[in-house]
Amino acid sequence: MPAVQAMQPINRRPLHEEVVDRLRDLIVRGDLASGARLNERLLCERLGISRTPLREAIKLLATEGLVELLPNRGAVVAAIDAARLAEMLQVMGALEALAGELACRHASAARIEEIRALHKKMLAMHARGDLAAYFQYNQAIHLSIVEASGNSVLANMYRQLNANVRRARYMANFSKERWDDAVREHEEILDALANRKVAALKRLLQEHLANKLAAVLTGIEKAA
Amino acid sequence: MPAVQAMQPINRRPLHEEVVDRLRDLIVRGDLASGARLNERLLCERLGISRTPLREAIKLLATEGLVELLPNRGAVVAAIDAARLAEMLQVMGALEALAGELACRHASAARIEEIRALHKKMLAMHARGDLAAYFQYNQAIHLSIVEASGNSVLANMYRQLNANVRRARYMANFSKERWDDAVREHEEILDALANRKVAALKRLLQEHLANKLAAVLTGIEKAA
DNA sequence: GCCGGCATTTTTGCATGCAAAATGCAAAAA
DNA sequence: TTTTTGCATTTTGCATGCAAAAATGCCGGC
Repeated sequence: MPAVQAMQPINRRPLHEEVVDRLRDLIVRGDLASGARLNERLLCERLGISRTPLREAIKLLATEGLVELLPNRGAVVAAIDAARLAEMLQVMGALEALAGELACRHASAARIEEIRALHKKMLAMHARGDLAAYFQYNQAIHLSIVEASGNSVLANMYRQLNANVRRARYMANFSKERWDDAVREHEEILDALANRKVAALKRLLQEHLANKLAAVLTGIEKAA
Repeated sequence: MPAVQAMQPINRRPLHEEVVDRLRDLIVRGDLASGARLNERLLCERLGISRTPLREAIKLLATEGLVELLPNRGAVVAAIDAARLAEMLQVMGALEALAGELACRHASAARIEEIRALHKKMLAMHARGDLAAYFQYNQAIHLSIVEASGNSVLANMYRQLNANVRRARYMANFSKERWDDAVREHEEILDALANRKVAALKRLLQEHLANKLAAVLTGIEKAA
């Protein structure tokens, strides 16, 4: 009997889940642009599946806010208007603040060290001017903090909002000054977390997001 | 041409949406108990629809956390364990606090009057000892505050969590003392809102939810 | 009498079919 | 020329069909 392979049961994920992830990625990365129609036949061909799982996936993404359902007229990739983006970031702020508080209280030292490691790598990317890699680590840090909260409901909601906001980020490549500021803010955030300063961490996370909002909004206005 | 009627276009809701609402209601009200299997054939017959819209609806409710999908083995009504409930209420606390803050800042005086009217009706139900009606108005008040925030993303997330939490409430009928306390808390909440005391309102809303959590948890433990 | 394996039945997952709604287009009317 | 209207095509919404997986029950063996 082959050793390792046979031991972990083959759990084929349901097709519709696969499709959801695939579509979400296409949308978040901008391959499917805002406003683009989701033609069922076309996507079926592209993904090599039938309409049933695709339709299930589309409806799911609609609840996440990534696509908009037009009764009897299919679905389009949801537009990111500035107002909605502001609303989302506001909510993310509240969620991150809560996550920070919980993480401060409950996260293990090891966990915080992991986050610090991510932070260091992020700094390296900043120094090197590698924006894409920087974003990766940036994302990872924020997600880690949220996960360190130990509240899975919170983590799920955050991830959902994050997917929406990331789309905007791809459009809004912000300025060097904002980048430097963001790095400084991260420095302070990590510091507050490591020293378990709850109130400071909450404030810093909220400010960080508020600043991001401002940056992304100006970016979007330029694009529009 | 008939005057008013013809002007507003008939927009038939898609069947799957109807089914989602219907199922959610069945679950929230407890007609479909925790852990109950959702047999497709049975539900199709009961609702008089085919499997496709039903399946779409079930997948949607899964993202809301009301049902759990077991690959190749269908779906069951998600169990409400105390830990998860605590997580949800924690998140609701953060969301309500944000909602309160925004409502304080932006809600019109008329809006606040509406909430006060609901509050008065709620008091009447409390005085009369009509728990069911009291809950109705209680819900309406919290939802109104959330909507008065003007942040629709926030409102949607709150509604989703609320549906989950309400299920627990149906099981956990709490004590008279807790009821009286809750009413007092509401009195203070309304006062803070009416006088635009942001910090106080945030604190009150969070405390109110924390107290609710405690009450519901003891209720659940009794039931289990 | 109880457990395990095999066959049957049920149920799910996905594909496809069909009718209704929407869209596009072209011809007719203004 | 512009607008309108009818027709053909496309696309969606829902129903149903089919195969694979899981559940159920039956029977023989221990």
